Amino acid sequence: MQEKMFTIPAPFSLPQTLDCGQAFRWAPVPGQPGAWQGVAQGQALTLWESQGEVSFACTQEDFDTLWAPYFDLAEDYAQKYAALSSMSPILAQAAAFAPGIRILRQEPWEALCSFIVSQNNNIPRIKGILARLCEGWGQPIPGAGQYAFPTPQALAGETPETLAPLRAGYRAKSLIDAAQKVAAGQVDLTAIAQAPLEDARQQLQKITGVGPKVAECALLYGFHRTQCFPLDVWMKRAMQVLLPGFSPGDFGGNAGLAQQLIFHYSRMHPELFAA
DNA sequence: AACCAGGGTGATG
DNA sequence: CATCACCATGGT
Repeated sequence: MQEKMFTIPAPFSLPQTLDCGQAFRWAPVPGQPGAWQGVAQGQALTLWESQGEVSFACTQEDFDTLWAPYFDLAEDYAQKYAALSSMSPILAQAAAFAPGIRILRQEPWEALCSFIVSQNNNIPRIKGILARLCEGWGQPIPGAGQYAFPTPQALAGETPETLAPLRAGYRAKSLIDAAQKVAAGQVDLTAIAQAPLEDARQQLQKITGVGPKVAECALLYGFHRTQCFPLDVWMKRAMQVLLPGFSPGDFGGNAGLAQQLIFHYSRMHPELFAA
């Protein structure tokens, strides 16, 4: 593993991007301020930022083929932020509060499972369940002491009883249903990636425990459908209070980023919604 | 100890 | 179509 240094175009912030609620398998490295570690695409990665630069502990090839796409580095986020900020003062405020969020290109299957687990759940516990899922059912990553996200095939034969150690509650049966339907090709993630958005939503919602919100999250974070705009309890409240009169369609291809900015801003300012 | 959590489902008005 | 109890677990 060769350590390389790459300069990432602003705006880009690791804590904002990795801990804003879009991904659940990244954590700060204890005792190393600015450093984060996690697993995606079957690979473990440590990266850190200092003095406006982000460094990746990986080879040039892995950076080019895996991590640059994952962090959506080809996209011009300065332009997206500017476009959203011009739409409303509140949106400009949310953008200024977290100017370094990027929408990660996560794997479809992992994103689907992650947001199945997220239903009626809180983020600390979501992270714990997913960590146990990977440790118990994922492939170990050589030399990293970490585990890849388990494949659909690895979960398709499980039962709620055998998944009990996850402590996922009633969501376990949804994970199993997703694994079985994906493994059998009844839900075709490759086809969904190419399908018209409305068809893609419908396909995903064939899975037990996948409704409009979970499907929207999977499509935004796992399929990079950037016009998706997941509406959870926080977002519904935030739209009412902060952006009355706006609808998701108003944001076009920047809807996903807009949603993440508003979500994060609202979570960090709960006093805005006091009774 | 209660209340709540990045909801979905199935059963009723 | 709108509402509502219920779901399993544990964080705060």
